[in-house]
Amino acid sequence: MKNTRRINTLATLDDIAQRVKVSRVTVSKALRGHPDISDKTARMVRKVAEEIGYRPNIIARSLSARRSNMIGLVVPKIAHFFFGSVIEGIYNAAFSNNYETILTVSQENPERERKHLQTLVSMRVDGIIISVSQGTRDLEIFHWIRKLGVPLLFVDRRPSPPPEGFSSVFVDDKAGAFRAIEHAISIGYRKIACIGGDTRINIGKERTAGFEAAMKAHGLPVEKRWVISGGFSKETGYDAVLKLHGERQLPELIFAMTYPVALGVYEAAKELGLKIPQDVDVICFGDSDVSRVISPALSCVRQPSYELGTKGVEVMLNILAHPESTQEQHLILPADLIVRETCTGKNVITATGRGKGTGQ
Amino acid sequence: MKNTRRINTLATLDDIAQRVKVSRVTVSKALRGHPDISDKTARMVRKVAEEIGYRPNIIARSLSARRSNMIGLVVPKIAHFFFGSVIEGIYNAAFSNNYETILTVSQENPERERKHLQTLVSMRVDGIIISVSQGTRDLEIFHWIRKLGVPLLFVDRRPSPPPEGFSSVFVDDKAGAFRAIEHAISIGYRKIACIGGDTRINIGKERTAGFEAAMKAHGLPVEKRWVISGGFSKETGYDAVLKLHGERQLPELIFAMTYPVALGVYEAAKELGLKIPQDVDVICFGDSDVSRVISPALSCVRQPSYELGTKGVEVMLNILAHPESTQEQHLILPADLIVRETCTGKNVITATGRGKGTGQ
DNA sequence: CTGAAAGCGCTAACAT
DNA sequence: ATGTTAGCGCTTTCAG
Repeated sequence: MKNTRRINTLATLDDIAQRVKVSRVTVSKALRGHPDISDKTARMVRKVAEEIGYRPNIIARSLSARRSNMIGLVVPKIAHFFFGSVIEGIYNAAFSNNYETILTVSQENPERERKHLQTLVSMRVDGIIISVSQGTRDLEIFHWIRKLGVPLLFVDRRPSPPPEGFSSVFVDDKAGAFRAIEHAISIGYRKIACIGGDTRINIGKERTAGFEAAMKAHGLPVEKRWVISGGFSKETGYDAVLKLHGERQLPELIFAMTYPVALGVYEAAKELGLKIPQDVDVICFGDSDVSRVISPALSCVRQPSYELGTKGVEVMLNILAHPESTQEQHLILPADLIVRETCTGKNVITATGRGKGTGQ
Repeated sequence: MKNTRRINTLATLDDIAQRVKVSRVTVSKALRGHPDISDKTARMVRKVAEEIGYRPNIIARSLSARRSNMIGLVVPKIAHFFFGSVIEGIYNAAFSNNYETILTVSQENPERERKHLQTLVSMRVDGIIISVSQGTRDLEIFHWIRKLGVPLLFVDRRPSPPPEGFSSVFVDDKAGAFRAIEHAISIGYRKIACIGGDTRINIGKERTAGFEAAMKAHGLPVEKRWVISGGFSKETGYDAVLKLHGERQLPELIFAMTYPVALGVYEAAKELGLKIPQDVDVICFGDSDVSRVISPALSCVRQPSYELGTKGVEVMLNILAHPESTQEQHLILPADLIVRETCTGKNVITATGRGKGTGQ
């Protein structure tokens, strides 16, 4: 007998074994529904387990079984509709597949992101799903993880160019941006700015590329002063509008790289007394639960955020099920355009000779 | 020598021990900065550990040390500004105290909440922080947890009446609600509705109590038809407005139990073509990052959500530091009133004889 | 200062 | 069908 100086009241297999007068192994098997065990013993074991409130020690189980049934997650932000939704998706999908999700938040801080990745490895999670911070440049940690053989999957954000050997799930950023801008152009916008988004992160790069492609496709110049890269958060949008306004260089329409960037635009506009959409109009990549309620209701490219999460887990489970395969998998989800009260062409003055386009 | 059929490339203490030609124990001590070990050996060990990319196996460490340095967290929702912020607070405070946070989300589902609590116990987290779902009634699981001796702390939401033996951190809901309603009355509102919130959860009970106390304190009747309890989410607000409108019973002001409830009110109003604040005005308990941007900008009782998280961890660490003490600790944080564009008294018609109050 | 021994609670392999 | 043996990788005595 071990287990004399117990630290807490949590029952162990031995406690049950003693009572039922079988071995620890029998109990373990019985509890997991192993076919070896007779119905009678199994029932007895389950009954006693229930009685004494037995809960398996997952720590011990993980150590012994060399798998933790945990999926590690690293996201840049959490108080943020998009990530909240992705996390929810991951969370639910993992849960219904008997996986626990270990959430970590980098706060857009690459250093902290690295530490989290190390911690997740330390915890021996079975796989890692990550959406990188906007400042992630150093890819060494990813190479290390690949060398260790820990499955890692990028959702939405990944470094550009991405480290090799990892699968990913993201939306068709370029096509989404293209559609939005093309729509804007079709209803008369000409002076369009593209704000936010570092091009060393895929989403910044692709969305900007989509913007530029649409402009070029319609013979419009891409003005340097109207392509203001930067972060993905509110501050970026806010600062950009202040800058453009100060320089008296306001475009007709701002294409915001993310929903928070658009929020920043709204805030700056409110502060400066600029009317949306009359003085400056906005459309953004990414939806939110309040887009319909803010005024004017924000038009956007809607990302299937929840699906991004569930699909991510799906791909991860797939990888986990085929440990030998080294094949990368890349899932690209489409993004819809949702036009609400911004970017409807109403602020575009036909007198300037630009005229309203054909609409939808 | 053990460790022959290694499953992955993750280095262990033995790997380092072999190379440095010391024992596993020495390596373990060296890595943790135990004073036993000589500088020379320690340096050598650290060097090799670094070289081969050693990461401690936290699972094994937890099992052996009988503590996991993990704090379990259960929240009802995640794509929600308030909880996002609380989680961020908990997360950061835990992180800087060397604790990992294990997040679980009940989705306002008591059954799922129960499972999560069991899982967290199974994972042998050192402590649990929970904000209960709106439907949590069965307190048996809490009794079980208390019996096990696992420290558990309520943040914000807890059952009412609460199970005994647990500490908590929450805001002064009653006083906050009281202030909001008193302010509203002072600037002329009389017909005030109180929407959302089950009274079997503390926040619903206290906020409603604050509302009623303020009404009574100013000699106003609490109309049954204007106290619509229910959930804490958008749907509750939406449905309530539809109902009141259908019955032609719109009050002058709606006191929304939570920020999502207020959002629901906005959505319903938009759909019904009701103007806020002219047709019906709103104030709510709980702020959000978009309250200033929605139109009209929403006035509210601001909860210190981030602090709720950090204080929660503080209290938890305190409990963890004194395992013998069975003393409950209850921390109550104050809530501010923030008046923006709603609930400013502008829609209150003085002709009805009610007149504008003295303001602040 | 260093290491041998024991064990955390569980599972997998191999008897019986 | 049940039990025995041998770890998982680490930490904690406790003896050198």
